Amino acid sequence: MRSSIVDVANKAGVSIATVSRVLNGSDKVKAKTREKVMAVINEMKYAPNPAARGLIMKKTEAIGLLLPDLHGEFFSEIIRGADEAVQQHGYHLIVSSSHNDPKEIEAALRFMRGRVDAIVLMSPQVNSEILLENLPKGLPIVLLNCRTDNTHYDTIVIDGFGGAKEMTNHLLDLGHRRIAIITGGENNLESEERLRGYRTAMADRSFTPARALEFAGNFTEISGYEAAKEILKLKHHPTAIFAFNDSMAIGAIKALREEGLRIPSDISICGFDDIPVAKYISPSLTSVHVPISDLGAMAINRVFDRLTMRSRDTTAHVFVPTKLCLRSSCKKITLISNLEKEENVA
Amino acid sequence: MRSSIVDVANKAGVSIATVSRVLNGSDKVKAKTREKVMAVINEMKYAPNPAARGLIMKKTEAIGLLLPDLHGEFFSEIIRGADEAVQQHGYHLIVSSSHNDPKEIEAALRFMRGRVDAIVLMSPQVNSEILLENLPKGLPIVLLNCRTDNTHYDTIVIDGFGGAKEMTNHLLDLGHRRIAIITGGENNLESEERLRGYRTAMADRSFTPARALEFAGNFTEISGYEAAKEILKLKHHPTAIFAFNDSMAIGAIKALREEGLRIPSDISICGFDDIPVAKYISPSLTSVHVPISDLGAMAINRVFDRLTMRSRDTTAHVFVPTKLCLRSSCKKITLISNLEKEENVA
DNA sequence: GTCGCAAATGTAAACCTTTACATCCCAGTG
DNA sequence: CACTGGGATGTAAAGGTTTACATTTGCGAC
Repeated sequence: MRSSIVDVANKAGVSIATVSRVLNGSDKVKAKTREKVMAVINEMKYAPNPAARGLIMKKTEAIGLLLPDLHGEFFSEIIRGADEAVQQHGYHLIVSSSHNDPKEIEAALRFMRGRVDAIVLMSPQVNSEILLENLPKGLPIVLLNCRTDNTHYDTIVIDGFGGAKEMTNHLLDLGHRRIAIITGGENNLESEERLRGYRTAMADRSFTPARALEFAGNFTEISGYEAAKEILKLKHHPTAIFAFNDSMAIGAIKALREEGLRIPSDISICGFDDIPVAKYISPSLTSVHVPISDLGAMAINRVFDRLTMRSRDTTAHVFVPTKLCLRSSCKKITLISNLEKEENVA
Repeated sequence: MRSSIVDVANKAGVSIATVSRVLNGSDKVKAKTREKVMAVINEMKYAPNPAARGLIMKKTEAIGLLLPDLHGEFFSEIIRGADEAVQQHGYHLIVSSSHNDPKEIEAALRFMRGRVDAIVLMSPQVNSEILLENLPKGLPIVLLNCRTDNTHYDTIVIDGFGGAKEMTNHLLDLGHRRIAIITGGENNLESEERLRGYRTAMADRSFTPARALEFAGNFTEISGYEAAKEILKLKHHPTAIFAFNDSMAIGAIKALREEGLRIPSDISICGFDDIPVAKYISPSLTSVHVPISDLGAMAINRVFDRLTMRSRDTTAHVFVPTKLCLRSSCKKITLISNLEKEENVA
């Protein structure tokens, strides 16, 4: 049986109020009394019950982080950034994954209600209406890459559109015209934004992006691998593949290699996110840099801004820019390849 | 102001006890009453306050997971496995990282006390005495890859010794004699076990492992990269490099490539852990397979065994076997190279 | 119509804190 | 000496739930 504040008070010969005051620092307690109480606390190894404290203080010192998935380095980096930020405030993280399942999101949110002081939610797939219904009221909430025009919550969104557009332009600059893409699947905000960026870049240069060159993945290595195998079944291979994240690019590279293609001499490939491993694989992967761990940290810091009332009533909507990160997986191609342009447009 | 059980009771025209009974299923409540109460609950979106519940039930439905670090896919997989297992029981995860710092471990453990029903602790670096002092009493605790002979806690330990020995033997079988290793640093249980395995395998075949071929890393890509650069400064290059985890192997590969070496024709390399990305990089990485996510799941399941009293008083000490996973980053070498054997021994 | 019994429901204590308010004590003042 | 005021400490309520125990209800049997 764990000892309670009453035991400490008895043993120290004071009231529980005094013990509480000693515990919470501040209040005026005579130095001598304080020492006596502290001695007993240390002796008994007493630690206040967080549930009781939470009950009356309505404060848990924990922050909920709900992610769509836990596969791969992307989410791992988000967690790492969030954990570091949270530790600086003496807080802790309750992590959960939703697998993009509304039921699981609801369950996690229900669980977190009352257990956390704020929630950071990343849910690029499930649409906002379902989300908004289940979001606990009265808690600071930061939406990470969520599909919503609701300005009632703080939001942080990666500029997937701009990043993909920039990458596509880069590929076009290198002379590529037949550019296959591997998307993250339908209904996924991140994927859709990147798709929009790709199509816009193509259209801006008067190339009609061919639907036949758009392949669906789901952001996992294996899906990139499989998509690449499909791509290679095309009669005319594309000269470049733009995978909508690095994991899929890595999977695709494996598939390409298995078919005997050399990268980038036979085919160029690039990814998105710039996960840490991207610069280490070979060829090092050209990607769109996203400050992944910063994203986690930003969300947490935003939460603390709220918590400390520094920004009580203003919601912030941060748009995180990306940066093209050129490495060695893409190569400039010759005019001969450019002749394929017409086919693509057709 | 969040609604409480009292509000529900009033609105439904019943007592709080009845509401509580409806909430907790079981007890005998007339079907009609139950429906009425449920209707109000749904209407008000009422959810019980976990602090109050935890206070009286002494149960939090959360499990603490304290890891040494959050960098890289290894820990990410541990979390994923743990999260999946925990979700199956309707529980949730409180994740924290210690950076192998006793102060941080203590802080995290203090935080978790009263907030979790059990703790899974991975701490290959900090020695057990410090740990044991801070471990909350009366809570099921599973030690993951911790250095301890204390049989009072459940433990799960990867067979780093066996895995490294097997890998070393494999390299020897391929004809390698000058085998450089990249360790995970001093004082790290995982690294030490793998080192022991390597040395034992060498000694068993009557090769004296040369200290000059042992390079220190810290399990990160960059440290593998740097270690490999050092290795290449050797007058006689080793014919194989055994990195003590895959991240370092990946870093090392980059360094080797930068120096113009081809893998595996010029030099063989292998890792340890078999993180998901290992099979996708090129050349696909020969590694020692560790069921990483299973490790997380095993720890959690063990915790639940404890929690459900199924194994109240017996501690379990699980030794997780590893499995050699051969891919294309290592190659058989010719007898010519074998002539180097003497040098190595010397 | 009354009684008895079981099922359904209600009451209140307990869990452990924090904190507003009450009390006590003592020094300083008139 | 009586009184004031303020610092130190104590008392008790509140926070939201679960549950042992108490009470009510409903119904069949006599």
